Amino acid sequence: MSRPETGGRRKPAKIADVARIAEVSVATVSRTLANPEVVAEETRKRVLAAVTATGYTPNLAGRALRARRSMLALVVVPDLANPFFPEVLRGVDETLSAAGYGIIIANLDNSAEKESRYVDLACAGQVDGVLLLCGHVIRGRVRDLRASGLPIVAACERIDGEDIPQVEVDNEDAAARAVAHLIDLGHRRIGYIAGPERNVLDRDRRKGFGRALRAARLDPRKAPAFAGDFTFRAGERAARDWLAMPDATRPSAIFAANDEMAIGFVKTARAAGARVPDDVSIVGFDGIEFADYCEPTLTTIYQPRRDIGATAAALLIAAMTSPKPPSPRFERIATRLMLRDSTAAAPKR
Amino acid sequence: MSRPETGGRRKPAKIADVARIAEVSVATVSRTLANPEVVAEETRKRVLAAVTATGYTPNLAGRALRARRSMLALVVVPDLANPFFPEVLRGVDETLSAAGYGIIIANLDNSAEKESRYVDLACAGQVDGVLLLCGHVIRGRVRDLRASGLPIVAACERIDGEDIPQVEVDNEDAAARAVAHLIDLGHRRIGYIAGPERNVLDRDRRKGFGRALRAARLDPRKAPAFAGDFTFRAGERAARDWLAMPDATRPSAIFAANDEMAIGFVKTARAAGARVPDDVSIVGFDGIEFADYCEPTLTTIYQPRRDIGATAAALLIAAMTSPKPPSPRFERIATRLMLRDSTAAAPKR
DNA sequence: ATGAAAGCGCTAACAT
DNA sequence: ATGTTAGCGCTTTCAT
Repeated sequence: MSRPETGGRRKPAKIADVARIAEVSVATVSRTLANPEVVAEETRKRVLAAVTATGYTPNLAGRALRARRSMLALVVVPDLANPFFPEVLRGVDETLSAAGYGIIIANLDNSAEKESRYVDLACAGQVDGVLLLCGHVIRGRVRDLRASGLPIVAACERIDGEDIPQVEVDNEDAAARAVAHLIDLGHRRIGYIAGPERNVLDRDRRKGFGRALRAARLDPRKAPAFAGDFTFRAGERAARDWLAMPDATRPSAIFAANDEMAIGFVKTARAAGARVPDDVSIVGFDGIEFADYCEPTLTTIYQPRRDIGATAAALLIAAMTSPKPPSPRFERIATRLMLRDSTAAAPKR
Repeated sequence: MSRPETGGRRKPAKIADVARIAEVSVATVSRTLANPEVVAEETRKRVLAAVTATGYTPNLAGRALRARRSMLALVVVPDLANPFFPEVLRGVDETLSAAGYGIIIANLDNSAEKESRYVDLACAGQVDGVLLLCGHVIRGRVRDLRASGLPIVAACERIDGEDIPQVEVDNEDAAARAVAHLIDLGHRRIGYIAGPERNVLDRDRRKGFGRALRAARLDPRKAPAFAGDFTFRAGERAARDWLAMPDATRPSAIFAANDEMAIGFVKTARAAGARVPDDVSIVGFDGIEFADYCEPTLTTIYQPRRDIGATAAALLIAAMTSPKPPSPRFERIATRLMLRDSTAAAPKR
C-alpha cells in the first residue's frame, strides 16, 4: 500500500492553490506566512492547514523578484581544496541558514574568468550580500563590486584599505606567542618558513616572529628565513635547505607560517635522520586536523575556524538587514597555542 | 581622476534600459542574448553595445520565474570537512559552470532538519536538478524528492535500488587489486579495517578483499577484521588491537577501507615501535593528498575525484536538458593503485 | 481583518 | 526580422 499523501504529485503548489483551499485571498496567505500575528487566529489555522495539505513552499524566484531580495549570500573562497576552509564554511552555513539565507559558494580557483562572472552575478542583484574569504575584493572585467553598494564582509584574510566589516585572528600576536614558547624552551636560533610574498597573513605572522625575537634581545635580521608559499612542498624545500646548513648556524627551532609547511618540514627532516623535537623543534599555524595526526603531533596555533565563519556570517546578516551601510568594525577572534610533541627544550650545545 | 564608466552606479540595468538605448524592443534584446543568429547583424551590434554600456546582466529571478528554470543545481554532500569531497566539487563546479549553471551546496552535516529543508527547496522548484554525493536520496519530513520528477544523479556512493544515473568507481575490483598486490608481496595473513556497517563502500571493498583472498586460496573468514568507521581514530583503535594480537595470528599486512584509517593505523603502530613496511605492510583507499605526505608515504587506491565530479555533472546536465527522464545508466570511473612506501615483501618467518 | 490589483524583470507566443 | 503582450509566483500598497 502506497502513501497517497506524499506520492506522485507533479507540479509544486503555488500560493493561489493554498488560497483557494483555505478560502481566502492570496494576500492573506502571504501575510499568514510573513506576519502571522496580523491575521485572525481562525483564518490562520485554515491557511496553515491548507499549506500542509498542499505541501506548499514559496517559490523563491517569485519572492526574490517581487521583494527585491534573494535571501542568498555569495561566499567567496580562494580554493576549496585548502583544508582550512571547509570548517569555516560550516560556521558560515550554520549561521546563515539559521537566518533563512541560502549560500552560493564561489570557488575562485585562481581563475580571473570565474572571478569576473561572480562579480557580475553579485552586481546584477542576484545575491543580498558577499562574504569574502579570499583576501581581496573580487574584481570583474567591467563591473565593480564596491560600486554596487552590496553589503560586503571579509574574513580569514584581512583586506587592507577597505572600510568593510572584517573578522580575523590576531596573527601577529599569535605568532609572537608561538615564538615566545620556543624561546622559553631555550631556543636562541629560530628560523621562519614564510608564506607567499606580500601575503597579508605572512606579513602579520612575520611581524609577530620578529617582535618575539626582539623581546628576547635577539636580532630578527639574523634569523634564518626560508621562502615558502603555504604548501607542503615548500616545507620540504625548507627542510632540505635546513639540512644543508652548517651546524654552527642551523636553527634549533622553526616557526612555520602554516601547518602544511610545518608538516612538510618535519617529514623531510626526519627522513634525513633528524629527530623532532630532539634535534629541532617546530611549531605551525592554523591547527588543521592533520596537525594532530602526524608524527610527532604538531605544536601549533589553533584558529577556531567555525567561530570565524559564524562571526563573519553574523556580521553579514547585520549588514544585509540594516538599511544603512555598516560601520566597518573589526572582530578579533582568539587563538590557542596547542602544545604538542613537536617542540621541546633546546639541545645543549 | 576616477573612472566614470564603472563608478558609482546604483541600480543594476534591466532589459528595458538596454532596449531603450539600443532603440529596439525588449524582445530583441532577449533574443540577441539567447539566439544571436536570429537577429540582424546590424541590430545585434547595437544591442551588444548597449549591453556593454549599461553593464547589463540578466536578473536570474526574473528569468527563473518566466522560463521556469533557475539554472541552479543542488549538490548534496554528507560532510564538507571530509577531505574527499572538495576535489569532487571542483570537477562538478567546472562542468556545471561551463554550462551556465550555478551551484547550491547542501552540506548535510548529519542533520535531518537540514536535509528536510533542502528537499523542500528542491521540491519547490528552486533548482533544476540534484546531484547526490551522500549515498542516499535525501528525505524530507513531508515532501518526497523522487515524486517531484526532478532530474537526480548520484555519485561517489552508489544508491542501490534507485533507477537514476550514477557514477562510481569499481570499489570491489579496486580493493581486490590492492589485496592482490599484498599477496604478490608474499603476505598470507592479511587484515581488513572496515568502514561503517552497512555502508555500501565498505560492503564493496570488503567483497573485493574476500575475492582476492579466495583467488589465492586463502580463507576470507579466517582473515582478521577490525571494526572501523572511516575515521583516523578508528585506524588508531585497529592498530592497538593489532599490537595486542599474538605473533602467531597477527597479520603481516593490512588493507584499510580508506586512507584516514590507514594513516591512523600507521601512526599508532609506529609509535609502539612497529616498523612500516618492515613489520607490517598497509594499503589504503581513496588517494587523498595526505597519503603522499605522511611517513611513510601510503600505498593506496587513487580515485580520480575531479573526474568523478565532472562526469556526474555531465550526466546531470544531460538529464536537466533532455525532456524525457534519463535512462538510469551507470558510469564507471577507473582507479589507479599507487605503489608507495607503506608496502613491502612479507617478512620471513 | 481581509481582499483586489499592480508590478518586480524576464521570455515566448503571436502578430506584423 | 522585429515588436507587442501576457503572464511566471509572489509581496505590498491601497481599499474595504
